[in-house]
Amino acid sequence: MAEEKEFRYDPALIEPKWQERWAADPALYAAEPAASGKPKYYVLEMLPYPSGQLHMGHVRNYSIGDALARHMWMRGYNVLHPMGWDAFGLPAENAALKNNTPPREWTLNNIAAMKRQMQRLGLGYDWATEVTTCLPDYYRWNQWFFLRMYEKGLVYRKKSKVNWCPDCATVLANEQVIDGRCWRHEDTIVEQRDLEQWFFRITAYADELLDDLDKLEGWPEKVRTMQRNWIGRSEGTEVDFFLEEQEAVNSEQGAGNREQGTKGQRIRVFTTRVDTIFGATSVQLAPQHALVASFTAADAVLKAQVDELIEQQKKAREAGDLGAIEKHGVATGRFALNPYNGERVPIWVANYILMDYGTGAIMSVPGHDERDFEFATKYGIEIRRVIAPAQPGGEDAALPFTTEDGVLVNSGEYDGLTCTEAEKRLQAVAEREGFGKATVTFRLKDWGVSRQRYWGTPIPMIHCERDGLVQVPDEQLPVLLPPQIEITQQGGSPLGRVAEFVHVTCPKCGGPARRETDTMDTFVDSSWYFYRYTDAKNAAQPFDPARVGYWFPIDQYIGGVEHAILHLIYSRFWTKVMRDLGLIKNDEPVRRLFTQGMVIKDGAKMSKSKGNVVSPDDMVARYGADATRMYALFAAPPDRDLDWQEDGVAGVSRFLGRVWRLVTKYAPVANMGRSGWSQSRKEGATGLSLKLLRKLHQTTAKITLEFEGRWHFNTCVAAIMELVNEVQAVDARLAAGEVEPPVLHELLSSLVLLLAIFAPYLAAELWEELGEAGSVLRAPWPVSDPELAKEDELEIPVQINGKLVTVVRVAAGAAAKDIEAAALADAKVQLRTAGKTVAKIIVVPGRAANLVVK
RNA sequence: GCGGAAGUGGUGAAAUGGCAAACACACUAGCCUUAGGAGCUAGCGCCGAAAGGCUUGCGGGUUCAAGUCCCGCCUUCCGCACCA
Repeated sequence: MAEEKEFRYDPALIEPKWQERWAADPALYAAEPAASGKPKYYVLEMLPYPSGQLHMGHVRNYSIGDALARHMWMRGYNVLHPMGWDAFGLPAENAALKNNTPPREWTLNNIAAMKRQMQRLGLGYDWATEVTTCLPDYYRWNQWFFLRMYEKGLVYRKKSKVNWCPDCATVLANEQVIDGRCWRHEDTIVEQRDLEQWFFRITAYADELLDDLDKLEGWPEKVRTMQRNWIGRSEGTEVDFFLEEQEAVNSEQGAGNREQGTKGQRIRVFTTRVDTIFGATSVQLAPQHALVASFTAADAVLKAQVDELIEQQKKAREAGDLGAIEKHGVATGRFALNPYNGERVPIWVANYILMDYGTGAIMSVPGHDERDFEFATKYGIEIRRVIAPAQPGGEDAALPFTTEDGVLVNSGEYDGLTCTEAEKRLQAVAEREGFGKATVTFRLKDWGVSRQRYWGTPIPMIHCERDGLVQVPDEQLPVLLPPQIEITQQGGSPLGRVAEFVHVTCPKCGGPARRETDTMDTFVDSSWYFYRYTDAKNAAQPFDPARVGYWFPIDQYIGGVEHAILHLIYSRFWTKVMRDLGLIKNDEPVRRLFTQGMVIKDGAKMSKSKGNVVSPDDMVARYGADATRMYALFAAPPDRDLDWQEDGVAGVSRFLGRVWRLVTKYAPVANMGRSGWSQSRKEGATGLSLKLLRKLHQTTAKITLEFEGRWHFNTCVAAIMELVNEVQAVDARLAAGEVEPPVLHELLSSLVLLLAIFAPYLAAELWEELGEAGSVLRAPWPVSDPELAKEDELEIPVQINGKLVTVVRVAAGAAAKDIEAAALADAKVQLRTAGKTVAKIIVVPGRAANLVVK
């Protein structure tokens, strides 16, 4: 019975139909030029890595962004809502090894598959601006930026200890090492290797990256805090302790000795508390400190002890709890001289000193530092008080006394100064005498971008025996990845094995030269992709500055908090570099950032190993895209974790079915009232009509408000459900014609408009059912009329001594005294106040009344 | 250890100092039959026959009024963690 079957909501019929129509109309989601005169709105979701399959985290991320984009379109904004592919990276090479498929082919196939999934979900992207980072028309600009940065001294090459992941067979940035393990291989311990590497000088922007965090008021405080911690700015002083001369040891290797002093070797330490220097009772070196090597060269026993300390650090690093390492140390038998008073203090090597922070050496002040105190107590090193609390009688304050609110004691001529005054004076002396200076240390390190991989952007440099490092000339860009390459597991750069890639003519001298064979970290790609969206086809420059000037900064960026430091700090850096290159005007790329919660199932993050992965394709096949997306928004507020329960998706699907039946049932009647309803609606509407219109306008107001502030879209969906429930509850009266066609029309068409941002397919179908010609997507967002939304009677809770007793009905605008009278007249109130004194009555008009009774 | 977020029915959650549990899920009972992953009606925090009482992790406080604000504690999750 085909006719009957029609009366069932069937997303499998509706959705593909509209998907086809939308695909045939690219202008639907296209951003307009600046000249459109509309206010602009740039909404962006983080681009995915094309693994081949969308997961529920993506579905949630894109459902949030799509609802926002649709809302802004309907509000009359010129919206840029793009999508692209973070398409370089190691998995493509692994897949090549496994399936013998070239990385390019594998990646492009995955992109096609995921794009189909996105289109099936009905996500409204402007595909004309699509960016695919592994294609030459994109990565040539990575190379172009690399060269501009090289010219500005922001790119350099140095041999350094690098993080090496044996599984990736490549180098990792510090940011990609988590608790001593690879960020992609949880079980793989990262090794340290010595390699020539390319670096971006992100530290040149450390101060600005830190300071500008204060401007990012639209960012979660959590993310800003994480970035602050990561940058780790610390003000202090570098001071040289003089190494006591000792004939027995040759002193030619003075690597700890940055400024060759006239009096022999020095040990430079970094401290934030130079005011405590008269309490320094030892100098502690990191086991890897260059000076240590010179001590152990002629002392096998000491060397063994130091190796043991290195081993302890390595183990702690692998265990991921460097902070919990038990402190061990060994005295070297050597001594250093305090530059301020010539005091002779022992030099130790300790496992709690890190070579990669500060200078790899400290002055140990056990009286005023917890860690030094613990160490000194264990090894019997002198603990001396040099700071007393500012208050009189403070000599009794227990050591270690670590606060800076104090005055110096036992510090010679500096006695009596406050810590702050002393620091300034001591720094001035150090600078004058040339044994130290005020300095700022960062935890942030320069960004190592070299990768010994194939599937990445080739670094556009040439090594010439005669001319040294030579830039690839701009007109030779892009340096293309050779298409045919054998991927193997052997170490070293795969590009190095492609002779026709490596052998090149030097652009300067024309002689034979070698191409650089490293490729760039894929975080380079994602550092500026969102600029390219504004001008994705530009073949002459990375983008037209005028377009960027119009669209930037991004109004709303949406993604997972896992990118809080990596991607989001690199992007900020790149923006500042582009600004200093004169390409853009904005200091920051993103005005507002939203970090969504994770999608979990059965209390755990979805993962193959736990077997709790829910496939978006399955959900769409069973319940449709609308129900899947709407559930992703309904089950929890967007910032919280979302527990995926399939029964909940089914529930949303049933709800959409109710909407479908309701609208299709009454559309013919509603359509009769399409025109005659604009002025004096309130006067025209009475009884049931007024009641339903009121609920409609309240719902519209509520949803509009959520988009403007709190973003609790789950309550928006709930509000639409309430509205539908209320209409459905009076189905019999509607059928009896109790509601005038113009009211019915406003009711149903507004319902469809509200639904359009969450369930676009169904909304499009029902919009057509209601006889509307244009796209529901471009229809104006309904406006809530405050007069219509207003209740004319209110229920006021009445409390006695703070306990709810009853509820009284009063007119909406009732004055305090009328509410008071109504409350006192209430039977339950009279019963409870009989024989007692009403001492006080508090009335908050429109809200509550409370009687204080004794 | 430091910093942040959270803790409410059987479950997901709602309540922006003013009726705790909206909206859903699950469940129970009934109806319907086009037997569907459908629809409709009613019930559903706890104790109680009812009247009524109790209830937002625990303990204090502010307030006429606290899930919401303040103080202390507990638990869970996240970030940082010998950073000198």
